[in-house]
Amino acid sequence: MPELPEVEVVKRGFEKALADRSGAVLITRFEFLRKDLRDVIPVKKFEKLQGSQLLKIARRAKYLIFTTNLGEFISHLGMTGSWRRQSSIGDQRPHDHIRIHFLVDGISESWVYHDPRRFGIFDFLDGKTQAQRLGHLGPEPLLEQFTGEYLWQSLRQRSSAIKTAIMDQKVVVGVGNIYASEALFQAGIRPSLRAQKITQIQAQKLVAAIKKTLLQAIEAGGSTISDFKSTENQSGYFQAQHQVYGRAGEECRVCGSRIKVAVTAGRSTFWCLRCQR
DNA sequence: CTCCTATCCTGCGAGC
DNA sequence: TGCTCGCAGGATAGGA
Repeated sequence: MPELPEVEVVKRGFEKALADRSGAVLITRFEFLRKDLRDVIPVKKFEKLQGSQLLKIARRAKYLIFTTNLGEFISHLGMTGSWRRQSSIGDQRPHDHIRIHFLVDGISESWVYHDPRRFGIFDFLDGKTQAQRLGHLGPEPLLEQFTGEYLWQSLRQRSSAIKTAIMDQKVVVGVGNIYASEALFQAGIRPSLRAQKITQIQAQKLVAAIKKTLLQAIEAGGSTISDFKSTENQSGYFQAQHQVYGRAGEECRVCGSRIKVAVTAGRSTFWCLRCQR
């Protein structure tokens, strides 16, 4: 479930629960039920953070960044990761891998990381991992620096399909497989168009479409998974608002022709032949 | 450089 | 109903 909008919603949920507090939020303990996610969790390094004070929760690309007075750590949800507040002692499910114990205004609470496929990342953030994990990332799509001019410039040498290009984290972060298709539909651009062939006008339209699509999804995500206790609730906007993603063979909501699907660079791509040129 | 494929892992729905 | 197959929202290494 996690593309940028979902990660942003999770971040806001964490903020609401943990950051907007009058008193201090302390991390009392990390509990690793298993440490082999996509990479092995450096359990030892996390010992240093026990007893630290949580200062800030941020998002960079699809990473959550937790800042404490004793160091930083990151969480990436991969394909199937999610965080929830542990509701009771017995609240444990298969594929719960990490538990963080907090002391919030003197009251203890725990947050649980759940991830069936274990493509997620949980890592201590020092100079080395910072460079490794975050060093190569392109601009945030929702910031002003992500402009049509920037996109056009950075795609001038690219022979790959435009859809593949905007999913490249070096070009722009946070655009995953769903919103790539959705944004291209919004912009009226065929996904298979060679990236270097887009015009400046098209680049501008595409940038606007990416921003709009992501913002809309954040809003919808916020309303459907605001408590984010379970991942099941996320189906709300998922199906309801998509114009093309997952709608192969169905009618285009704009022109009525059949939505196409094809595989590009190993990922399913959805588009409308008539609306996208 | 850039591009494409395979790969990590489990769950689920389609189709038989 | 029960089984198998293919596919799933990410990201990277490695070969071409």
